[in-house]
Amino acid sequence: MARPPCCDKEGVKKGPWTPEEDLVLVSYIQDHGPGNWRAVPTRTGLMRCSKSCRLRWTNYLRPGIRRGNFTEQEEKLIVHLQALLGNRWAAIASYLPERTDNDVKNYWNTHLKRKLQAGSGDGDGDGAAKPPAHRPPPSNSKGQWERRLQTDINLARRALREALTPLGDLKPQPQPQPQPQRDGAGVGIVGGDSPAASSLSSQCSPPPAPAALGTYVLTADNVSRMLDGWAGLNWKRRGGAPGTPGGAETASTGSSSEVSYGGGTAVVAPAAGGPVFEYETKPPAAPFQLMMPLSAIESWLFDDDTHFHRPVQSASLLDAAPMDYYLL
DNA sequence: AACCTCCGCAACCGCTTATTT
DNA sequence: TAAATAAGCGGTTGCGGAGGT
Repeated sequence: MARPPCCDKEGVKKGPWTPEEDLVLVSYIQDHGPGNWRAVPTRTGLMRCSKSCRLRWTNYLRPGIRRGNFTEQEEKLIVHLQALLGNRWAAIASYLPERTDNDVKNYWNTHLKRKLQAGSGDGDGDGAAKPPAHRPPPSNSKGQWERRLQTDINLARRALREALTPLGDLKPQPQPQPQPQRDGAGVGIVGGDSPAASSLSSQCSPPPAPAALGTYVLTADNVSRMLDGWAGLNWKRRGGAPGTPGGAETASTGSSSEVSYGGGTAVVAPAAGGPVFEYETKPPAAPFQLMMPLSAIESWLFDDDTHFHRPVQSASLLDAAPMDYYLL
């Protein structure tokens, strides 16, 4: 089938986003929620293609994103998941709350891969650099490969469990009650590679304050604060040139997220009144230590076979492995 | 201080998959 | 059922900062 260009090549702006563009996009998403990206450029007047808008939102503007400073546990998790899943960054990122696939991918390419290569002569310290046993051949569609993985989930779980076992004295622990909220209005923005992953990631996060759970409100007040930040003129691109946000660092306080732009801060917070939408499956983060994700995964791993064969109806952690549906 | 090289990351590109008509 | 379209994903690139000489 003929595929039209995703967007007009003429008149489409490229390159770094400006604060103004960010504001326009955030404001639009505040009103309409993420999705229908095709309509975003026309409705907002942004001279960007829909893809660019989506990417900007998912990788940068979306609340709940944490940037930089990967913890050791995150590193290990990425390494092991990469060994298990291959370069399926969206799937891997879905196990890391607050991390985008782009972030994970970049971190892998710039840090972890090199570290692994340095760590062992063959460039394969713990096997992560090898093509994973379950990695689909390029010609396979993702669906096909998912099914393969599903049929082989026992092996996969065992591999992951073994991979994670050396992580230390972490022990399986009871999981918080599952959160029914799963997709929200902003469905499938990030890491939607499998419902499993999304669900697990939500399970992995500390339970936020109920009012904040998956809720994102950008009030007019907040927008003005954001503008204040942008107007500061001292903003840098990761401490550098003006013109682009220095990184919309998000830090959650449990009931709100702060999106920092240089010197300014826009608070993305639940608020009474005003549009509200659930932005996606990854809830805002609590002060981040990545304790829950590992615990959840471990719990899932150690819980192991007891849940096979069981019809999965709830949003429990087991939903994280819809493969269970297919297990014999 | 100037230049060069390396590194990190945001964004783009092209392909695949999912959904709609 | 097929075509058209939208969305998602992963690989790659280019820019700007940091550090070294």
